[in-house]
Amino acid sequence: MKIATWNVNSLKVRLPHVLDWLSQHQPDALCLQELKLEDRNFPLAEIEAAGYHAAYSGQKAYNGVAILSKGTVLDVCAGIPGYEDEQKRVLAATLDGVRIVCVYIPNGQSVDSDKYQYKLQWLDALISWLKDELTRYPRLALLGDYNIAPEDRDVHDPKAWEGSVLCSVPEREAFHKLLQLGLKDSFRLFPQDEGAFTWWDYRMHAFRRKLGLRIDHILLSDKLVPDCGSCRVDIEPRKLERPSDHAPVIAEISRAA
DNA sequence: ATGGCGGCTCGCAGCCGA
Repeated sequence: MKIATWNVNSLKVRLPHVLDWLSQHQPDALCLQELKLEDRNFPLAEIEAAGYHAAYSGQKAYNGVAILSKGTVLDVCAGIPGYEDEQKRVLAATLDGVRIVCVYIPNGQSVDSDKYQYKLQWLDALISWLKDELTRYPRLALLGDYNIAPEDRDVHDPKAWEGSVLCSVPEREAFHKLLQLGLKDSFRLFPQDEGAFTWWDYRMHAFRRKLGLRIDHILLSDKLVPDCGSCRVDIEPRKLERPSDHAPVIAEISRAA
């Protein structure tokens, strides 16, 4: 099965790109972040016309996550159980025995802001929930916009970004804690080009100049790792008119025997 | 990268993203 993640930065604006991408790549599941729309405005008819089911948890103007899938999903769960949060950032569902967890991890704004503290607390809550979730669902994939560049090689200019939000030590430690749960960064299971990023600032022609960060990830539980055949970033949609500032990431998982 | 763009909103300026 093909699973993918894409921060679309407004599903209303990016719907044509999403529909084109679905028809081109035919993923079995596509996790979306930053829908920026309420559930009553979710473009369900268009998604269904493209041959996909949709589970979604949206809100006005900010955040919002969805899981589009070819097959029907089970046990849909929005949010982190037991963690009060008005911001719609998590959606989990089971597809063909694989627990798909779609996350939009808080941005954090800057290391000295309240939003950064929220980000770290939020990550703590995510980690303790996932520890539990992994015992229930050994075949689990955590896909989304992590807003964390795990290593210096995930940053176009590590010196300039050193210690700043998305790259700070506490954020990278939280990412490492996710790995310690028994998850692996599927992107690093395979040889990749240098300067492979998933996000480029809209400003300063950052995409053209290859000034990006790798902050969107697909982590796989140990049980899924042996079944993973590929993981790559598709930078093509970033070249379109009115693109999202993020590119999709896709991984291929062979079905369990 | 001091900002620069582009999305959003009881819009016509300010907030937020990363």
